[in-house]
Amino acid sequence: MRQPIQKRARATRDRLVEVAADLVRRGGFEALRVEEVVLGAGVAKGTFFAHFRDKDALLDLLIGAEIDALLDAAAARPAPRGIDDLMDALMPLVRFMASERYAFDVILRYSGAAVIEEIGPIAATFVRQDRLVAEWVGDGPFRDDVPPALLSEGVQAFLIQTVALEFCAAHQGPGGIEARLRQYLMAWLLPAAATDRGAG
Amino acid sequence: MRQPIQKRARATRDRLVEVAADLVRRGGFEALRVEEVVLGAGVAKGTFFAHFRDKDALLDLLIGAEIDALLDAAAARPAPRGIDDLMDALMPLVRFMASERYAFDVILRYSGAAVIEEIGPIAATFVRQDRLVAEWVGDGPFRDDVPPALLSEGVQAFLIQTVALEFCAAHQGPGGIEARLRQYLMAWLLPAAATDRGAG
Amino acid sequence: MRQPIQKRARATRDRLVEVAADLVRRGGFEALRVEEVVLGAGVAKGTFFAHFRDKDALLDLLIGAEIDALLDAAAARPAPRGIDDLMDALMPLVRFMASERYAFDVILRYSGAAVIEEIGPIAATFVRQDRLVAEWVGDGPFRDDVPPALLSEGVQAFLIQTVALEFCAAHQGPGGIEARLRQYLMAWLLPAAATDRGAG
Amino acid sequence: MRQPIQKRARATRDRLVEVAADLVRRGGFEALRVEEVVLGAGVAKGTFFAHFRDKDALLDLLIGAEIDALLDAAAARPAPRGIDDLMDALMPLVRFMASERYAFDVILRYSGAAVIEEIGPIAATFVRQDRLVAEWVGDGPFRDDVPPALLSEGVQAFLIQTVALEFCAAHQGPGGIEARLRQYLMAWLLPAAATDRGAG
DNA sequence: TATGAATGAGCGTTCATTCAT
DNA sequence: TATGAATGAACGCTCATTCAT
Repeated sequence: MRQPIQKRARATRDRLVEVAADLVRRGGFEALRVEEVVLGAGVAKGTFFAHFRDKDALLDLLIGAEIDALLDAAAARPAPRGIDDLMDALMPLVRFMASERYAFDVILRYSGAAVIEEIGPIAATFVRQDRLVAEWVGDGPFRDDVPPALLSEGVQAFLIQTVALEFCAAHQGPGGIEARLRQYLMAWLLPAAATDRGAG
Repeated sequence: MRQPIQKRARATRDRLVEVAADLVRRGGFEALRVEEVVLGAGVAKGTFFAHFRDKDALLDLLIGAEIDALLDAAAARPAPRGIDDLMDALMPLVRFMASERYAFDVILRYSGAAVIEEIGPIAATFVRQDRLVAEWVGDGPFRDDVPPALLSEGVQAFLIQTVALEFCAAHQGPGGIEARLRQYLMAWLLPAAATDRGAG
Repeated sequence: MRQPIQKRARATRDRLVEVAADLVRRGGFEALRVEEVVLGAGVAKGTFFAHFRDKDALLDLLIGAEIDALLDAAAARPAPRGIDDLMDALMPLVRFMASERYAFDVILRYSGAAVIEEIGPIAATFVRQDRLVAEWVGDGPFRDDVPPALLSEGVQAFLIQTVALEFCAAHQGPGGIEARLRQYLMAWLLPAAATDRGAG
Repeated sequence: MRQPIQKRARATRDRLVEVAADLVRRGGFEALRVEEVVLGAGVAKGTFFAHFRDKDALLDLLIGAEIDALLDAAAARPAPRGIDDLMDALMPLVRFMASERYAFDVILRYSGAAVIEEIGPIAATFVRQDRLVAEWVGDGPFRDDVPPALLSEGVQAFLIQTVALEFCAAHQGPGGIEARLRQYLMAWLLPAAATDRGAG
């Protein structure tokens, strides 16, 4: 007698996520309202909170899933053999984070697993990305005077910086997002000698 | 005949800011209530909104002023002659940003002049800091294979990353905030050869 | 399982209306404050707005109910057999409308279902009154050279006019409200021949 | 030394009225803001209230002037020799009153000189109109079983009723405003025998 | 699990009006 | 007369979250 009930619960939860994802597709993350989600899913408001601790948990889930999909694609690629490869692998992620200010704020807030409690979906993607990049920069034509783990953390810092400046009126330089990220990665990842050539 | 009247307005505004700063000192930024501010300043609520677009505008101002004061102190120092000097100059800033999660969120949100309209106080401090650091790393024992402006942007990225990870449950490493920032700055700012020695 | 919950909502709504009606009884319509209503009903402010679009919706309801009660009494009477009967039937209504300037303003504003959306309580009473009077003047000693529906609309026009002039400094004639209304109704409703006698 | 000062004051007042009239032309009466008026006139807010007791005094003035102009036109006509003539004379007035719900509300509120104090511009136009119509219906093919003064008051009542129903969702009949008013006037003003013919 | 009414604290807003200068 | 900062009292609203059923 337990299976069918859990099956129903699962279905309800899936429907909620589905509806929410759809609403986000239409109106972005910021405009997402619990009210509309439950309306669309045909359940009561209380039901929503039986499935998600709070609204942010849903947001975390949705955004986490989105990033995970992008990481899947990145992970499927061969290890980058240079800055260009790396850029190709990371830009989809950057573009997603830069797609909506509100989403970026959520990402920043949850990227660090929020002091609060256990690690959530978004935070998990940051860990995953961290490991993936560390692996990549561990060999290849990248600087080796610094541990890959540190390099990877730096890459993350520059990704954030890139997106942050994209949202910044005072920093709308030529070349946009992509040029800025490349600049950072070259300065951060390439051996000193290579940088000169790269920047030249 | 116009001066005295504007002087009064100025006084009112100052009083509002003063009271707000005091309330923040006691209870932090998150607990700040417009109601309490106007109560403390002895003015009507309407007056508050005649001086500040909204509560966030006040927050922007308060936090901006705080950062500005820290930058004043930093700017008063002689140009740093090494990572340690630089750390000494920047740590107060980092500590302030790490002092309250809510304030950090506000800082992140407003650091980019919020695409929206003109540059606000917090955003202005980011610009100022950017220039200051660019000046510093322009000479001294720092890497010179990369333009100072770019170096400075990277420093900012690492400051943010440092604070963000400080709020992160999964990243509470030994040495804390300070060790992490030093690590980043060494890897980012020192000439490749020096890094080895520095890290050693 | 849905009934008991809706019953609670109904009870809450009733309580709000009850409290509001009581407050009006004490202090009039103009002095009614949403704050006091929710305080008196022991509910949160949000609850008020979950039940009424805005304060005016409540006012509409209260005044509509009041008028409806007066119409109930009027409808319970036998069809008037002359101007005096009609006066007796209508004066309570006139007195209510003349009792508070503010209420009269609300009545005027809402009497026309405010083009906007669906018909509200006050507007509904105007329709009801219209039909009732049309029935009455359809037979009896009233003029029959004009359709009852038109006669009824005219009666409404004169009711309004009577109350409006009551609030008018320049029209405080002898006999007051009642004399004025009688004059109008006689001139409007009686066959020409009868008018002469009536006015004489 | 007094003349020039009064001249200046007069000019200021005129400018305020001018600007206000212009703003109304653009955005209607409801959207009129004292703020915009003083801005447009280039004076301080306080100056406005040195010239007008309150905002409603200005509204009263503006609307009163508008109606007065319409009455000028009506008064310039020869005495109407029938319902059609009368309609032609009155319809501009009706159309103005029906042009904006908010203006109509103001008119209703002030038509009766508001219990408050002395008679204002709008109320004055009602008196003027009352006299004008009384003169008109005093002779000509109108009923004479009722004093012209009473007839005139009735005409006013029907004008109001006509406009009120125009704003009413439930009463959007065929023929619109004009048909309704004609119907009322025929039933009210024509001798009983004539009504039949008139309606035929 | 599901329901859905109720919560609730506070922000933003409004804007005509006042009053000290 | 003119100035313009300040007033002030509500209203509207928000909307995630809770809880009794």
